[in-house]
Amino acid sequence: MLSKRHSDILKILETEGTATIAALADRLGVSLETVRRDVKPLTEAGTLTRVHGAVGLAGQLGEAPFQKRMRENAAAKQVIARAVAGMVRDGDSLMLDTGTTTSFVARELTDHRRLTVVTNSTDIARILATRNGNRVFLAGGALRPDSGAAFGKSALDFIAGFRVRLTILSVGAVDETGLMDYDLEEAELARLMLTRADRRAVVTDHTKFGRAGLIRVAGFDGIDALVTDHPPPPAIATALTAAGAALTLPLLRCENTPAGGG
Amino acid sequence: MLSKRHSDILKILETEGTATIAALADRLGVSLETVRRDVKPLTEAGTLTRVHGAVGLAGQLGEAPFQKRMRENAAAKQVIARAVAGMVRDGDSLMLDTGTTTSFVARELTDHRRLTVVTNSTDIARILATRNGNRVFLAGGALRPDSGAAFGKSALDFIAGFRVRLTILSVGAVDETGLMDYDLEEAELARLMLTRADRRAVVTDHTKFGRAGLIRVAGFDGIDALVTDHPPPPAIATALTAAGAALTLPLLRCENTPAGGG
DNA sequence: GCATAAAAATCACAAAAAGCCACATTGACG
DNA sequence: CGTCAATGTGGCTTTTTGTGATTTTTATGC
Repeated sequence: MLSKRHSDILKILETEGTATIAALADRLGVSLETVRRDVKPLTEAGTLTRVHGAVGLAGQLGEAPFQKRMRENAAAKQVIARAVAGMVRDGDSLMLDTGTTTSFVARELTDHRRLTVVTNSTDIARILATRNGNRVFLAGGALRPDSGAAFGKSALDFIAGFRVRLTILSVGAVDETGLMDYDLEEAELARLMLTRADRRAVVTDHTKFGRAGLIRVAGFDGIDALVTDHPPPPAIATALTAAGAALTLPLLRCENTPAGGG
Repeated sequence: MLSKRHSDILKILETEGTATIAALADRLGVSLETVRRDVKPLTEAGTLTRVHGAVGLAGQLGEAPFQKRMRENAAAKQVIARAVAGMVRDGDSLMLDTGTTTSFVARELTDHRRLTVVTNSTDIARILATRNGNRVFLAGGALRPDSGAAFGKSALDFIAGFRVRLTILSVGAVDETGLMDYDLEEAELARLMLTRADRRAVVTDHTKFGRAGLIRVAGFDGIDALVTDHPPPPAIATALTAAGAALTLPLLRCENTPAGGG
């Protein structure tokens, strides 16, 4: 029989990759034995793999540099992602570019319904495509080995065919002149996505402030919101205000995070 | 008959996703039994999914249909997948279509290196894209909610631009006249993939034998190998032999299955 | 290499929760 | 007043969960 916890466990593992039995028991508020019992049929069916003390999604144990980057500063990214998810309504149309933070955003959007999502990230597409009546449009092509996303002309052409209410971008660096990136194709795609939406939000953790980006993506004009975890340096804050962009600083509160990750 | 409480329950679940019977009873100010009675016709109609202790909207609770199909007959599919993986060498070029069995194949290919993979399945792409120096070409477009794969003209055009050594197909049904499918677009894509490879392998578990498929994909001519878990009915075996296709039956007991005539 | 301790998994059994059925009560309506 | 549908209640069954004893696995010391 399938219990509600089964889907809860799958959902947790989808975002975390792996978890110990003890951690799952703690998070779900049940005993170790109960988690073991829940996990058993899922491992037998091959959905989950088990190692002594922990479980993980079958196809995902020991993976990719991208997954590794997902773990860096994960708590901050998740808080940022949750804040952005709060800007999205059921039935909304979105564009998301490739990035660890936008992947977190996708994970925070798993409870939304009837979303229309346009992206070039297979990670984001995979998370949202089979859920809650969402429609997902994925730009195909040659996938980058690091991120599993498609770039290049065909991706640009594909994205150009859509118009959405909200574009959510991650960036490689932010200085007082605007948004910067390290990769030409990523920057081109980001620029395009900015033109294809009514509203534009940028997600970035504080480590990106003041970095020296290589390629300019855009200024702050036309950016509606910058969502981040720590207040930016004064120069950037001033530039944001001057451009009329809202600065969203979600509070890192521990009591109200059901996921518990911090 | 639809009572007011029915719509109330639906409304609550629309925002909450899932709820326990007790919570609903409490919120609606009626007894547990009444809620159970209300919920019953809705689950029977398929609007709601019910598990011990809770109800949820049909899509919200439980696993995605694709995941569910991945669990059905998983052991057999994995054995089949391992056998097919044995037909693939490092550096090979492959096409894989969307299907639970081909997704298993992708998982069995995670130790191969420098593969060139062309597919329309985001699941397969995700597994192989960020690994071992593989190159993955993914057909984009609107993703099917059930499988997370792209179909349609743009996918066909994309696939048509490649030529590989080996195409690995899953099919919906096999009868003595050849390979069948239930979906027109899937069948069209499969047909195309068959023309874009030097060699062609078909993976299928024994439950597909003798099923009544809707759309014809291809005959056995030109199929180099059919990999399955149980011997097919005589009529199909005869047709295979007549067409010169090899039949690969990996042994379920063996840990290390031989590549078998591939 | 083997013994030992610690962590984790498994098993069996009792308690709790949830579900189900039959029957009584209520209230609307002709 | 009788009928009928809807709801609540109590008894009973089924499922699920937690606990503690026991076994297995993993790590560690000699």
